[in-house]
Amino acid sequence: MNDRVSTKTRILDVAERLFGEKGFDGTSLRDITAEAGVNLAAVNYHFQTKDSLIDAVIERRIAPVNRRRLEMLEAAGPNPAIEQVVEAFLVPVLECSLSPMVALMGRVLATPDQFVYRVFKKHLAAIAQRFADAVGAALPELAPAERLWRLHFMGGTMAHVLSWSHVLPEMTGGLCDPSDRKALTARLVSFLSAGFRAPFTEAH
Amino acid sequence: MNDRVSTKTRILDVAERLFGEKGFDGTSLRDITAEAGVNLAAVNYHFQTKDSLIDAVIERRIAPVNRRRLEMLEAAGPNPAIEQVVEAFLVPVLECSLSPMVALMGRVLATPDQFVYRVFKKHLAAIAQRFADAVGAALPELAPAERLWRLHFMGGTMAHVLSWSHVLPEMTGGLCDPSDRKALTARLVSFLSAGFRAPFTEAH
DNA sequence: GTCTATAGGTTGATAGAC
DNA sequence: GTCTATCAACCTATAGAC
Repeated sequence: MNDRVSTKTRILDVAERLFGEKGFDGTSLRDITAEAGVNLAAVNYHFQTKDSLIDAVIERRIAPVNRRRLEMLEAAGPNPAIEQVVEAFLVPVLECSLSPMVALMGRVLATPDQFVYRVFKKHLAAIAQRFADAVGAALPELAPAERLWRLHFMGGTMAHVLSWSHVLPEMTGGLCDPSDRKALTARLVSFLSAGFRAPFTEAH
Repeated sequence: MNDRVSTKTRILDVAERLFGEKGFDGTSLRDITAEAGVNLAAVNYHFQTKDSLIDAVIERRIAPVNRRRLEMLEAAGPNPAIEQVVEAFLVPVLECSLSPMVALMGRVLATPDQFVYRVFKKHLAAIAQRFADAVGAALPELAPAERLWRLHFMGGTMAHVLSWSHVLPEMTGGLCDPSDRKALTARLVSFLSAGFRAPFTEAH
């Protein structure tokens, strides 16, 4: 067997992929251990519970992505263009090409359930304010609530793109190809930046 | 007991709500029958299998929404503004206020799994081409692939808004209130229409 | 149509040998 | 750290009485 990676890492890798493909409820610990070629009891030994495994799987990927996001935000300086803010949000995820992480991230964003939400919120809190501030710096005329709404819209667009990547070519008769990350990033930045710049006056 | 609604309808109603709240894998038939106050075997009698129940739950809501979408598209005439196309897509779902249907729709759009996708595609196929044509009529300079990408982006934005509605107020410290449907629709139409109008030139 | 009862399989988690 | 064996609970689905 390939013992160059530890049992713990093998579990994390397989769990990441299966959670992304079939969801958290749709993946059993047995699915994971079977594919990882490890014993069922190893999961409980290394991670105690399934919830705690989910937490570990998510944490391993979100933390570096958010670090990279803050780096890009900082590199954009105190007066960023909205395009730079959007890029700082998207690129750290999209640049991971077709790694299983992408499907996992999509799944996390598309699973508004109690537990997943709690894990997600823990990591979101660390960057949400920074992005809200950055949007405010780029578009100072945008009302605070509207900033948050549009950040939420951006998150949704990204989540959907990540989640449906693997079926989009078939859905569109091959017209849309999510594997071309450069083009996809350009499309998203153009669409979302225009959305952020859209006029909005509160209905009265 | 309240026998003004049939067992079959009670199952559909409760299933719709629980599927929306906890997902398809996360909801057992026992969860449904317990809350509906009906016998477990009634599900199999009326719907045969769980998958077939999921199908019925989704179909019941998607069909009228899509009918309404096509009506609005038709009412917009052969030369619609992009705002009218976006509204035709969003309003038939959003106008249902906080009904359980909203969470269900979000869940369907956020569950890219084999079975749910198959059900969803069946209903999507009937309107996707019409919306692609409508976007083409509103923005003829947009390349066909770009049209589909931006429709996909719009679907993601809507899915996310629907899915996270129930936690968004808590996530934003009360700044974002999804229950004000009029304002939410206006926000989405403004954001998305601007996105559709965004310039885009293929990277080379 | 609705019920009870149950089959037959899967789940997450643990105890205890090595 | 890794294994086998097992528990208790849960799952979907069905058979058969009423």
